[in-house]
Amino acid sequence: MGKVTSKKKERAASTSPRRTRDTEATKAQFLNAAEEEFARHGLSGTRTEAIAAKTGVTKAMIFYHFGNKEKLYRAVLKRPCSDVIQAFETLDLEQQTAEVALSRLIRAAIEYCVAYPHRGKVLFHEANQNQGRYFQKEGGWQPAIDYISNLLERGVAEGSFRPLDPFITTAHIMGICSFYFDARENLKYAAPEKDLLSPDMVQAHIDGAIALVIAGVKNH
Amino acid sequence: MGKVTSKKKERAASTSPRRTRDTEATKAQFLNAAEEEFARHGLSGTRTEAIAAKTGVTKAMIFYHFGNKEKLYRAVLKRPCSDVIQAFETLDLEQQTAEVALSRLIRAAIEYCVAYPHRGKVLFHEANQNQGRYFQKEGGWQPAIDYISNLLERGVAEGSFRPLDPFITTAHIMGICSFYFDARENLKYAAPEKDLLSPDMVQAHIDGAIALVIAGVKNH
DNA sequence: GATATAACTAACCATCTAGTTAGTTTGTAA
DNA sequence: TTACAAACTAACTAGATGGTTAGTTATATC
Repeated sequence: MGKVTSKKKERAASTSPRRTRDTEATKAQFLNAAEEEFARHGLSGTRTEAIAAKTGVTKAMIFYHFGNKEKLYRAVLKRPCSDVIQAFETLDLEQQTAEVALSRLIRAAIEYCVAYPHRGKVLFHEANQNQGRYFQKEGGWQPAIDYISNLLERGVAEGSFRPLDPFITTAHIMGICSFYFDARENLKYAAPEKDLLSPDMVQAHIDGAIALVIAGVKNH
Repeated sequence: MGKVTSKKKERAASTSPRRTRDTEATKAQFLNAAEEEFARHGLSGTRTEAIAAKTGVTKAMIFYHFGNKEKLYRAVLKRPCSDVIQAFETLDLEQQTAEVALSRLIRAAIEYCVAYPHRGKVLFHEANQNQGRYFQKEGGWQPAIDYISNLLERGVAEGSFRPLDPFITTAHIMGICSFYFDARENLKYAAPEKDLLSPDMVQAHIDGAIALVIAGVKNH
């Protein structure tokens, strides 16, 4: 039976086109595609078929490589926390004054949002849909919050920052950095002529955030 | 046929227990229950059955009263924008200095988040899942953003605020006010001893937000 | 008290979705 | 070249989900 399948499957790869059978590459493609879908729809709202469609591999491979949808979700949640701490730690903030350190941290945090635009949204869904349970299992925001809080406390102790509540101020700083991106699709209608992701606008966001926070916490 | 239905249906009403057949009351119950469900799961992720379960009325009544899931969603989106502007307008901000006006506006915005804890989350889903299309149709954030931007510009013109980008600073202020609530379920693990919704903590959030923003925009 | 009708229910249908299974292809190593 | 295991596909299942429909009950009005 000379059955010849001339079907040339089109592949809509999200990262890079598939060439060979490669476990690690396939898993990475699933993680990236899943991050995008979970960012839009959260755990329960995401369809595994939609993830598969972005990778050029069939849905069955999600279960082959990750077991089930929930385990894939948890694998996605593993990445954001460690990455952001790593970004902070390359900045040598301990060597700087609290003011300079805080400026650099804010710039790094916003640049992280630009580099990984889906992660903040995934975590938002996680908070709402699942009360942050899965994220907590993967470490949660604890390290990032501690990192910023400690920096603020150092500034207060040194006298360069005014007295402030470190936890609440940390939450405020996180809100300043991430709201711009997480609410972007709603904000864009209020400034239709601006491209919120253009380098110029991102730079204005960074400059504005640093100016607001530094003036806001400084001991005048 | 003396068929007697002794079934005494239990009703899990979200707002108030159902007593009689009342169109407006039923619609309001659906809107409140839907706001809660859409806040957790967004438009596509929400199950109409889950909304119905919260009201004590059957799912079919959603379609009877609203037509379909999308129309119910749009009815939910009608409420937030007009309500927040109304809250601002009762404050007589034009009569105050820009600094006092901004303080009062921040307090009102945060109190609005407390009074309607689901609305910020619904709008977040709307931004991510639907690129803000439905919200835009119902007016979007335009009025709120204009309101805050104008206030900031007045402060700059009067010389009490430093030069700043009104749009970006508005986004930063919105982030400061709402992130605390929208990310609450993720934040709570970093401060397990605190109840983020307790009056004391909310007051600390208000005080911290006002202190940060006012110091951050003031002309020193 | 009769009755018209708006508000409501239970049961249903077509479609969709997480997860499974049986079988096929491909890289690799002897 | 062959043999084998890992990577992969197509087709499937059981259960869920948006929406419909035929029929039931409460209420306002006369």
